[in-house]
Amino acid sequence: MPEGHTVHRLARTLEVLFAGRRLAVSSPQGRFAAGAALLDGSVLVRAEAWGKQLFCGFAPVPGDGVQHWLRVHLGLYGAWTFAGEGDDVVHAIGAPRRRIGERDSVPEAPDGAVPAASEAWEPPEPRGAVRVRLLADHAVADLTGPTACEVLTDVEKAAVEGRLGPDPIRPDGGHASLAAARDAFVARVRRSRVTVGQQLMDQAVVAGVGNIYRAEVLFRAGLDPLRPGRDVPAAVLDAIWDDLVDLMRDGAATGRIVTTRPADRGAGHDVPDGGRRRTRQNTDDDAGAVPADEAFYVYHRDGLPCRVCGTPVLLKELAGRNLFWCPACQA
DNA sequence: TCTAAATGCGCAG
DNA sequence: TGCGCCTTTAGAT
Repeated sequence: MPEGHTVHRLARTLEVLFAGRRLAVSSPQGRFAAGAALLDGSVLVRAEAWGKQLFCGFAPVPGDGVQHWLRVHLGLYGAWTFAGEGDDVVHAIGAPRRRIGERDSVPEAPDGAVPAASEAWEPPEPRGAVRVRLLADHAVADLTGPTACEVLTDVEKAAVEGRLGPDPIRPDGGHASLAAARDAFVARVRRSRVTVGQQLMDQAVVAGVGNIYRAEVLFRAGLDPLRPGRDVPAAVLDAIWDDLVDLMRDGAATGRIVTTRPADRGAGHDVPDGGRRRTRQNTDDDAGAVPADEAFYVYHRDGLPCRVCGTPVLLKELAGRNLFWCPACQA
């Protein structure tokens, strides 16, 4: 379920928690036992994201170069959960999940007894099918349900990156500059007659865009998803890239995807009585967050009136994924 | 208790 | 184009 913004957030969280620390790496579920054995006891040097790919670099000694990369791709429903000393560490990133620490809080000591002086933080038991557990003295990260989880060399990592298009969240888009990244994106889309809707989901065209950003950015551009790439004016694609940079960086900063402009939210646009909320984000409970029902223009809004013109939003399966769009605004 | 769905992708034909 | 895979959860039975 996560798109690129989630993976960038994860990389940052993993760095903050673990960079420079020697980790116990295990596979409680067992399916990653061999890879975990390779990494166990080494130091996490850094974590980085390119699109939806997450790379954690491990060295045998602090300060040394990276010896192994852990590559993780969350796929449709992979997720990391974190727990540790202090509540600020306890949260989940990826597919929205119950927080790992919630059931494992330390019970109140009876009669106001002072906790034992030697009481150290203890990691909670793994919950569910945990493929990888990264454990330090003060915190733990558990990974469930990834579509990819493997140990790579530098060369293998470079090969993976070589297949990816520019990433709007990376400072330079993964190219010489952000401008060069935009040019690469525009040229790539315009050299094919494959529909823009399909190309936006192609990680070789642009890395990190998923089904939500695809639908929403096309709506905001007023562009028909079924238009062949080569027929889209370069200026429109320039604007789409710039919009992705804004939207996805905001998503990485806040942890949720919000694409509606304030004027298009609220009264008259809400899900009608009986309508169920279909999209959840990890930060739905946060105070001040834009309500989930108001965060999107078209994603999961098929059959509902377009927020801008009132025309019912359409749904069509395209290349195995659900495509949502307004046939009037995106003509 | 069962089933469908989910923000993804690689492979076969 | 369609299928399989990875896992959890909400909603139906």
